Amino acid sequence: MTPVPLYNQQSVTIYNSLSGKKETFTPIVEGAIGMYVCGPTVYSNVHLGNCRTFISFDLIFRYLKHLGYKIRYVRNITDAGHLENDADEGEDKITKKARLEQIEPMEVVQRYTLDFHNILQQFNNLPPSIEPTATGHIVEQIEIIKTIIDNGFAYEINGSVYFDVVKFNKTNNYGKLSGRNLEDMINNSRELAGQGEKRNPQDFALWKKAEPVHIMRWPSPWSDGFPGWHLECTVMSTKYLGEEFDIHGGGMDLKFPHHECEIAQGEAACGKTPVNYWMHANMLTLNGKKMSKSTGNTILPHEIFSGDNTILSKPFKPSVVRFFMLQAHYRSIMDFSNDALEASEKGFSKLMEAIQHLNSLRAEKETTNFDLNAWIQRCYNAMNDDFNSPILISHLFEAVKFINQIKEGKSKISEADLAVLSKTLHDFAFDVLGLQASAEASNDINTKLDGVIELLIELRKEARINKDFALSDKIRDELAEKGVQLKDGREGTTFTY
RNA sequence: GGUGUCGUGGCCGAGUGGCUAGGCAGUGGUCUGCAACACCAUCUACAGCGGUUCGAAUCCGCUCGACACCUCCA
Repeated sequence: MTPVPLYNQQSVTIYNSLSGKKETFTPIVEGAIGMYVCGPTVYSNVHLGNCRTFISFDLIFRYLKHLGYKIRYVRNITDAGHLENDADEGEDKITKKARLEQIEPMEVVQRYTLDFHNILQQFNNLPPSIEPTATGHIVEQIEIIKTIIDNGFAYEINGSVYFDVVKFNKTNNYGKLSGRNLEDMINNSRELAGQGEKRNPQDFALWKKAEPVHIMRWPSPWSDGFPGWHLECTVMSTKYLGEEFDIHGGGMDLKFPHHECEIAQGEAACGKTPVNYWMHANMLTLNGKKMSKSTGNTILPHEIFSGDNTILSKPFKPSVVRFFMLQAHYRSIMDFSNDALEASEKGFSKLMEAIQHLNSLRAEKETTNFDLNAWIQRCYNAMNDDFNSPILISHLFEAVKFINQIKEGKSKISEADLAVLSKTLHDFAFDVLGLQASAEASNDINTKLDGVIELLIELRKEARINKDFALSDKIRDELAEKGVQLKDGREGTTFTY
C-alpha cells in the first residue's frame, strides 16, 4: 500500500507578494512544484545578506521536499548582461570588474561562482536542481526578444531593443507586483541622465548594443551586444519550468523593477502571467542598514567563520549563523549583531545537546507531561503557516525541555514515543532547518575529549606526586584499555589514540 | 517628492481583539565538596496621542521615528 504523501495531510499557506495575502498553496500539477529563485551576479564575493535569501529559499525547498513534493528548483547565475545603471553608457558589471582586475570576464565569473558555491555549501544549502547561466542562454534570449517585438511590445533603436512599458500598460498591468501605477511613476520619476533613445524613462532594455570597449558581446539581428538583465530570468524560468509555474522567489530588493519586468516580459512573450506565487525574502541589515555590495555595508561569511572582523568577538560556525537566521521569519527584516549571534550559539548548542541526549534516554512504560502528537502537529502548523521557522524552533525547544526533564527523572517517555520524538526532531532540525550536528559535533567532541584526557593526565601526575600509585595506575591502565596510550617522557606525559 | 513596510521587555525575535511564543542575559531556589549543566520559580513589553469595542499591544485615525523601493544590489 502506498503511503499517503505528507502534502495531502498538511496544507501549506504562502504569503503571495502578488496579492499581498497569505494563500493556500496549490501547485499547478498535483504533487509537483516548479520553483525559480533569482541567483547572484557573480562579480564579487557573496556577502551574508545574499546568503540570507538563499538560506530562506533553501528552507522552503527543504520543507516542500519533506512534504513529499517532487520539486524542480532553478536558480540562475547572472554572468552577463547586468547593467551597472540604466544609462546608455551602462557597463556590464562583469566587464567592469574584469577590466579593473585585468583578467578575462569569465575568470571573474569562475572565481565568484566557486566562492558562491563554497559558501552556500558551508551553510548546508542543498544545490538547486538546475543552475543555468545567462551566457548559456543568449540564443533563447534573442528568440524571446523577437517574439516580444512581433507581439508589438518592444522597439529597436540604434541597435538596442527596449520594452515598451507604456504600450504594454494599455492592455496589461505594469506595476501589479510592486503596487505602483505607471502614471505615478511617470509623474514622479527622478531625472536620470542618458535616457535619450528610449521612448519613455520606464522602458527597459531587452538588448543593448555594445560599445567598442565592451568585451562581452554576442551577435544578434540588431547589433553586436548583450541582453538586458531582466530577460535572462524570464528565458530560463520559461525554458525549465514552463510558461506558467508555481513559485518565483528572490530578495525583496528585486521586486521592483526586476520582477515587475519579468512579469511584463512573460506576458508580452507568452500571453500569460508566468508565476502563481511570488515570494520575497527580506533583507539582512548591518547597523540598521541594508547590507549592500555597492555601499560596502557588508560582512562576508568567511569573516564570520574566522572571526576576522572588528564587530565580532569570536568566530562562529556556519550552522550557528544559519540557526540565527532561521530564528527570524524570512519576510522580516533582520539585524545582524555579535550579541544576537552569541545568543543563538548558546541556544543552538542547547538544541543539539538535547538531540544527542535522545540516544541515552531510558524508555519507560508510558509517556508523561507531553502530548507528542499535538506537538508534532504544532511543528507542522508552524511550517505550514508561510514557513514560520521561528515558531517551529520555539516548539523544538519545548521538546528540549521535555528531554531534559526525562533526563532529570521528572518526566517519562515510552519506547514507541521516544522513537517518534527522535525521528520528528531529526526531521525538523536536520532535514527541514538544515542544521548540521554530526560533522561539527564530532569535531567538537574530539576537542572536548582531548581536554578530558589532558585533565586525567594532570590528575595522574598529582596522584604520582602524592605516591597514590593505585590511582595513577588505574588511570593509566583504564585509559589503555579504552585505546588511549599514555607515554611518560622527559618533557611530561603525552598520549596517542 | 512618490510608494510601501515596520516600531514588542537588557539583547535578538514570534504572535494575537480577551488564554504569559521562544532563545540569550538577570534574579531566587533544587542539585553539587565548590562549580558547570539541568530542573523549578520569577522580574523588565508591546513608540506617543486619540477613536471603535464589554475588552486592544492586536482594528481605525493622527503624530513622531526607522527602514526599503523608486538607480546596480539577495
